[in-house]
Amino acid sequence: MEQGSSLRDRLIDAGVDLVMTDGAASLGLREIARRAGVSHGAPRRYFPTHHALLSAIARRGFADLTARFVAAADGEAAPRGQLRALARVYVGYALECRGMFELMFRHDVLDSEQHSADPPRLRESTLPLFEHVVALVTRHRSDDPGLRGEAGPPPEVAAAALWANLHGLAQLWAWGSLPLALGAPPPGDAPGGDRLDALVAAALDAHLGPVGS
Amino acid sequence: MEQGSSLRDRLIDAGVDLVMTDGAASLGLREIARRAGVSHGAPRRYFPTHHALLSAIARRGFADLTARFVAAADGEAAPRGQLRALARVYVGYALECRGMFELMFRHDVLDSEQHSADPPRLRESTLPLFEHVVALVTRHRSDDPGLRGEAGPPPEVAAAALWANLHGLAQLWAWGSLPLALGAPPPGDAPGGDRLDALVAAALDAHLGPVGS
DNA sequence: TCCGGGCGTAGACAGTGTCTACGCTCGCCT
DNA sequence: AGGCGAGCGTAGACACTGTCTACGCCCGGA
Repeated sequence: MEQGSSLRDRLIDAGVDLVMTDGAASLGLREIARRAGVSHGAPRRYFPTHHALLSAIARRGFADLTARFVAAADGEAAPRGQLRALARVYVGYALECRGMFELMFRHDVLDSEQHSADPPRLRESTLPLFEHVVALVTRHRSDDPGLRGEAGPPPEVAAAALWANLHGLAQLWAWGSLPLALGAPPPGDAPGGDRLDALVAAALDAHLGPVGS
Repeated sequence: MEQGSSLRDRLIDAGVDLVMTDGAASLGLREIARRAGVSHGAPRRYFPTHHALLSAIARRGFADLTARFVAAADGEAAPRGQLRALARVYVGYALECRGMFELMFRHDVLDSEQHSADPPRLRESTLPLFEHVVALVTRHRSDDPGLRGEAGPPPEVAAAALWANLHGLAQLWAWGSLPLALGAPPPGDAPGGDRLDALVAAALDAHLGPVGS
């Protein structure tokens, strides 16, 4: 079994459990140590500061997110289908793992890594994902060359704009202002998803062209 | 002069100054009280809890943002120009007032208002702005009826998707992953703005149709 | 004049993150 | 075999935080 896991991993596990159930605000250093069954000074052996532990937990979140991406992408063949699956995974993750998503994009956690030399830095965790989106967008364009008379922005810009659109969708929906603006139930309640699906579809159509494929 | 301002306003002023200069992480209750020149128990007369004071500060941020909107909109006549000005104000505000922007969309600050009856609730501060965007999008469509063969999503969905795009752009750019992905200098350094302008233009073109007007 | 209520002060309390000193327990070397 | 040293976790101290409570002060009305 995973008995031989070091305390370092057990601390991250405890933090992941905490942030999934009780939100990002409950990630106190002492509370994580309690959940892991050790004293409050123990984490210091493996993480020089509280924010370093939070960074490690956030990295687990990014790893989980990319794992969901590859799991959702292998069913789809066309680049547009892959992008749609990616979009659904992204906003679905933000809604399902709300606390983790909030933690992953917190500036103070990021700033703690300002002077940390050893990779991977937290900010760069999103880089391979972005390059994947760029590749999918270029493939999508080359598959359907007569998309429009306009050439449109270069593919990296289009991919970045699409990614930002999904991110904003996830954030504003989880925050509650988008459900409120569209007259949908708040994100805690389940069945407002059709409105969200409409938003995701609108974002995909806007950045990839209407569903001509 | 504003000499007769009550302590309540002075506390909010001190908090705004703090969050503008030192970021959202420095908004301790005692620190705000120190800056206002009172003891740490004084804020309790006007704000039942720390988060209530943070909510009031965030509301000032929303008020400032909408003021910038109306200041930037009166120069433009066409709805597309107004939307472009609005977009630039939004991402410009997020970059210029990074700490305030972070505070305005924090979930724990929001949750403190969960059981607060008196309006305006913090989440609803973005509602009039959103309705304005909906009106501009519908006006833009009616001004240029032959935009595309497709009807596209209903205007409220299109407006929501555009708003989310701008929000995600602002957030990911300020967080640093978008500048890193596009090979631009980090958001603290000044002259990476042309890349950001390209992203904003791409978002506007995607949701409003290419610049045919 | 006296009184009462709004307003701010000051201290206590539990809890936090960080730092330091102290044991325990292995494995390695002589 | 015996001792030793390094790794690992414990426990306490320190400054600091947010909340709560009791206490003064000052000013306006009866």
